[in-house]
Amino acid sequence: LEKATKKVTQGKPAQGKKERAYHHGDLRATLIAAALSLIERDGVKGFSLKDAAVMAGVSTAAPYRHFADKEALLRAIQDEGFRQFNSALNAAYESAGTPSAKLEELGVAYVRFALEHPAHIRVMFGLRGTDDSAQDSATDGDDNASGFLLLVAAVEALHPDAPAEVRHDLVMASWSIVHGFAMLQLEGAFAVAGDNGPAEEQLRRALRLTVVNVQ
Amino acid sequence: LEKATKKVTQGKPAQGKKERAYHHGDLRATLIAAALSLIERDGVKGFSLKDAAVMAGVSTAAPYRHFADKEALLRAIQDEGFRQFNSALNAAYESAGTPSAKLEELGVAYVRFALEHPAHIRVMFGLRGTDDSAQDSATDGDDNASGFLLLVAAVEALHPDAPAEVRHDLVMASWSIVHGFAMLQLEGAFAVAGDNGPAEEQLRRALRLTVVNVQ
DNA sequence: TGTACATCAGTGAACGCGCGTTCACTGATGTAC
DNA sequence: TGTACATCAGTGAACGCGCGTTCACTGATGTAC
Repeated sequence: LEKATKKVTQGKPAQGKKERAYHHGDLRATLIAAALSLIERDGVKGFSLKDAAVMAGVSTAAPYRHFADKEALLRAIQDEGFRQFNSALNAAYESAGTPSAKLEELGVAYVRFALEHPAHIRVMFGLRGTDDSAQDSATDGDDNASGFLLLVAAVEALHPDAPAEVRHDLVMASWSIVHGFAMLQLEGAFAVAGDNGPAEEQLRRALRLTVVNVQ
Repeated sequence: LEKATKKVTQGKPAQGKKERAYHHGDLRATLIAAALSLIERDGVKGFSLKDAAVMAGVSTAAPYRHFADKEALLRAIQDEGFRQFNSALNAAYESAGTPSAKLEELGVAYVRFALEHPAHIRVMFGLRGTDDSAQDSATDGDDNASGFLLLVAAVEALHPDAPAEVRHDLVMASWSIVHGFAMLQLEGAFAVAGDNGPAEEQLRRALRLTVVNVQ
């Protein structure tokens, strides 16, 4: 009977913890999801691999069948984060018609991703300051820069006749404003400013007021 | 002889570690300094009280004569940070003549503080997401909001006839751009954009291009 | 179609380590007389 | 001015705990015959 139950539930990922088969099915993804929710609560340095294992319903040694060590899990989260992030920025860029709309939608997508994936963002930006600067710059070449290039392209399309330095300044300003907005929103810092409607609408007004309609 | 040496050096804080007296003189400040340099390297969650004690040249139990626990040290750093931060913003606000200069100098002071005191910033903004939301909001009332009020005042002076919502949007945009600029600079994220001169000049141009000369 | 076997994803117990914190102590300081 | 004593900032050793990681193992899966 016990074996029958196990066989029935075999192969179905993301099932209830009690009916889980001996072979989990998709422990790798489940561990990443658990880690993300723990990082959201405790931060990148504050979460523990053991807690992630417990949350996934497996023993504390199980993660080592899928990740060489804790760092490897974090790198997997970072990679997944950049992939999703760049895909979101790409979609935003493509979806918009005019250059100014492209710039605005890029900004909105940037902030939306950060607010919807706070743990991913923390890992993506938090891993930079530490250890592997070699591996980081390697990833930069592929993944990380591509969002930046879309921003450069949008600004270039919006101000084709502006001097290169001005365009560069506008790129920096745009990146800064969306990054700052996202971080302050995540930290709850804007509470001091009182509630002024949905975050996305505030952001759109701020972007139009500054970088989108500049000059 | 040994005792004589100790008596000679007694009472002089911040002296060489070898000649330190039995009573340190200013262990509290020394511990804070040590903690700051460790936090700069390892992050708020990554630094250890024991390492700070060793770096200060005392036993691992010594810090408990000055701080109830690790949290208390972090709160002291946070308080010191907000005091210095607000004083820098105040000086910037007072030093500038015109409203637009006030806005620009506020932004420059914000970023300069962040770049010069990265560990303070990490503690000031990193402690928000965690535990004591009560104590945080208490501090918000006194310290934290005062910098924000200067920003509100500068924007109000710059656009006295603008609708309140537009002013609010400009406040959010200004705060976001300086915060984002500071964070991205600290993370080294701007490396992907190539070197474009001193950070402060870049920031000034970005500010003038967007929030200072808006409309 | 059924069975032996290699493979592989799990288990559970243990390790070593670093960290926050405590405790009984001791040396130095300042003060009352 | 010199001395006894309370106070207080340090010491050094130890505690308990949680964490990353390892290891010998075992149950499940899929495949060759």
